[in-house]
Amino acid sequence: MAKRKTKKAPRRETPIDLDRHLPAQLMVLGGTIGRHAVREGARKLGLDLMEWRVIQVVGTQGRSTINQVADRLAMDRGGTSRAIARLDERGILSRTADAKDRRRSLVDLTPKGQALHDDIVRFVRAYRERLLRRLSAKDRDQLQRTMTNLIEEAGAMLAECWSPEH
Amino acid sequence: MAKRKTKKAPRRETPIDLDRHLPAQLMVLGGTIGRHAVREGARKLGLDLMEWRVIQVVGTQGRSTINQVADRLAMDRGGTSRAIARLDERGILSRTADAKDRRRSLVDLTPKGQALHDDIVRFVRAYRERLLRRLSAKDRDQLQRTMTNLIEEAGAMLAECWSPEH
DNA sequence: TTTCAATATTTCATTTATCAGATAAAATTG
DNA sequence: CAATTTTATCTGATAAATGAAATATTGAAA
Repeated sequence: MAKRKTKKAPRRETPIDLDRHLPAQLMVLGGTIGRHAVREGARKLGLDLMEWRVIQVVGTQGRSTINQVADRLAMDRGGTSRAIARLDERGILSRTADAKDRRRSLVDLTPKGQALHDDIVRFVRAYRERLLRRLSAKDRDQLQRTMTNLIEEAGAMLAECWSPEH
Repeated sequence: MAKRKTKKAPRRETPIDLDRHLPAQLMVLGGTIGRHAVREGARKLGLDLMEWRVIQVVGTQGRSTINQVADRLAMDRGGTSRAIARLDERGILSRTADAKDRRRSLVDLTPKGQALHDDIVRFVRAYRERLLRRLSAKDRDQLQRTMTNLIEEAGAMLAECWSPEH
């Protein structure tokens, strides 16, 4: 006989209700918001999503290293590096070598970049309003606080799974 | 004179606190969860993220058309079509032409696919637990309800911006 | 029925994202 | 101080996501 059929009864796992499964909800909504940002926002300013994010981060945090930029929004470092190179070429930001640590380069927005940042901020504020308009102020607050916790937790999980193997 | 400098005072927009800005938070967390799913889950089963999602949807909803699969998790239809073609070739799911409407093909999991689905469900349950372990049951409930509302809202926004132009 | 618009799926071209080195400058250790 | 490790950045190959046709089929309207 080729195989026992009685062994290891493959008892079905009860499926997941994807509409009420938080990780799925977060992936779906995060992805949708990203697509919105590209199609309605970034593209109209001649930017891709990575560039759009870089400008936001530098506009918000001020002079930053490339790693600081990448880490703030959990972006790939290689990609961030390239996005910054493009924005530099286009005169949207400037890079200065750090005298204290010559591995680093420090990134600032040029006036052109600041103008773009202002456009982005306006878009982003309006967008948030549109997205959240149905929620009470209380719900928004609660949601935002919970998200802060979860992001921290996700960071810890990434750290965990990088110590054993990587 | 080249340009007036007094006109159009470029008053700085006050920057955004990205750590407390919900759209940014959602993008960051959604992206991180997706990367987790790929690195810790899908890849170990020989799947990419699109395939992983397809199996979840079909495992949960049962026999579905390709559009139903794509729509449930807001995936690209082209990508979904290809993912399904690959899974079909590998014997993970099967496709049947719909007799009532020959444009459609109906997708089911094979036993091999059901086994994969079970693995995915186990991973996903454990992952959610790990991610949410610090939240009270009340917070989880609240969060999940709020997310349901927001996803609906995001759908409405997508619909809006598709009627005028597209 | 013929024609036209809508739907489901597929395919293709292109852009983005991701990962794994490579390089170079600190920081640390013996 | 030499040797080693860590950190910051960059680059290139590869994989994945996206958007715009192309195809086939259905349903509706004239």
